[in-house]
Amino acid sequence: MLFKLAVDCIILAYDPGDNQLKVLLVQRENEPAKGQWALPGGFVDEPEDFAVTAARKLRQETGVTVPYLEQVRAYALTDPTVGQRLASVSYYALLEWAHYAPAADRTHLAQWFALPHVPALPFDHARKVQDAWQRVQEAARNRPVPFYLLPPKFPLNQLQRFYEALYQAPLDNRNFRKWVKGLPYVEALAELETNVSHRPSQLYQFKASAYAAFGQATRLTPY
Amino acid sequence: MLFKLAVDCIILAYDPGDNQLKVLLVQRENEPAKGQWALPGGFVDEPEDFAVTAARKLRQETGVTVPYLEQVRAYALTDPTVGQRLASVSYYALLEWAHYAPAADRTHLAQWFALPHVPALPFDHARKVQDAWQRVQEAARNRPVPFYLLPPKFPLNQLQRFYEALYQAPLDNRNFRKWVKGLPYVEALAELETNVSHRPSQLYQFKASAYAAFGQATRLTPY
DNA sequence: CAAATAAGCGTAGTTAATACGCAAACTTAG
DNA sequence: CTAAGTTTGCGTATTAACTACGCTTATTTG
Repeated sequence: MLFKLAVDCIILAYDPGDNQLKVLLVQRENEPAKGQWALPGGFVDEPEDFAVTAARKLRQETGVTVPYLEQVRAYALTDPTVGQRLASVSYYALLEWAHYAPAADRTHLAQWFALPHVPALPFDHARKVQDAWQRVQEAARNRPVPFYLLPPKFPLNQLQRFYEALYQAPLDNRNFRKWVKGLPYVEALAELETNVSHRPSQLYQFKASAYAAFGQATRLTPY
Repeated sequence: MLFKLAVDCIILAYDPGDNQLKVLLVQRENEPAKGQWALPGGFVDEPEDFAVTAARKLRQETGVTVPYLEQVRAYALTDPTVGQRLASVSYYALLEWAHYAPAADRTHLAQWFALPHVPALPFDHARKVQDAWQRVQEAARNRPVPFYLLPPKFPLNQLQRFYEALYQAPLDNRNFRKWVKGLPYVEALAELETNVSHRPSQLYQFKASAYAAFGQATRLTPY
């Protein structure tokens, strides 16, 4: 029994503009579900690892160049309109907001949607978004997920807002910054925010080397 | 591009005899790697969900009837001896030791191997075992994994040994039992162990209803 | 009956986590 | 140029979680 294999990408980015975690959806160009918002992806048509295929589809459809990509899981597609046996493997991608540059020559639309508010999606894409989101939440407990989603320099408040968006729960700013200050891999810079309508914040950055050294020993998730 | 799809099962059980977490391997009946120990599994040949296929293969090859089954992930098989495009989806199964009854009519051998000491495995099976084990370790932080692996009645020491085997780390018996006593879903029975060469332990059991009520609120992993 | 083994109860100390109060710095509105 | 609004940023006090041990008790085996 033979299968057509598809990859689906759940592309996530954190918008520092409105402090929301967002997922990138594209408007489908072909039937089924033509014209609807759906996850970017496509059939595996080259003899390569799924992750490679996912990265390529992603680049073609959205102009995003291979960021942090990790598999979520495989799904047996149970779409009744498809006669052929079909399976799909989904990947989540973590992308820095500023790095997104829509492909110029591409004909279909792509649009960001803030995370709890995705539109109705065809097939099992809604479930895939949920699964991916949950997987990222779990990953953030073992890996420095914000490294991939925040800009190189950021104020502490931005990091806090990111965690609040990821876990959909408010954090106490004082306890939060106490926690961050204890992290060896978050480094304060001698630089301030500008053009903000309040007291400007000091900027911080991630230090990958410090993370490699003792990051694993510290808690990766805030209070 | 079409794929043959295989499922692989990582069947795990906890042997109360020697307090070890073990994985069930079968001796391959067909080429490639005929005669070698490998994960049970096979090609998906029915239009059904992979989990269903996995449960069926598992029953046929090892006599194990569908226990707790969960997907680990999908792999693009990069075996050079296979001309055709091949992918596989692996599942881990949690099985109570006493429930394993080898299928009588089956021709190939199955054997348990204690977890860090699996033999050399063909294809990418060694990696699959590792991935599955890690996934179970993570799952145990969110789900009552020991429910599925321990006998209905057990002494506390057995639960402790299980966790030690799962995480490959020793636990302090006094702190461990303090922790367990705080769990609402582990219930003491008015019953003692017999025929042990030391002071007999009180027996305990899991209470699924109590777990459903407040299990999620408590820490699921010992100290 | 002594030795071995694990059960089982305890206490003390340390660190992690929670819950707040409040002053300081900057922008904008009037 | 002052007041209001907003966020930064440093603090303290309390509680709960975690760690590290000491020691007694019950049973089987030699």
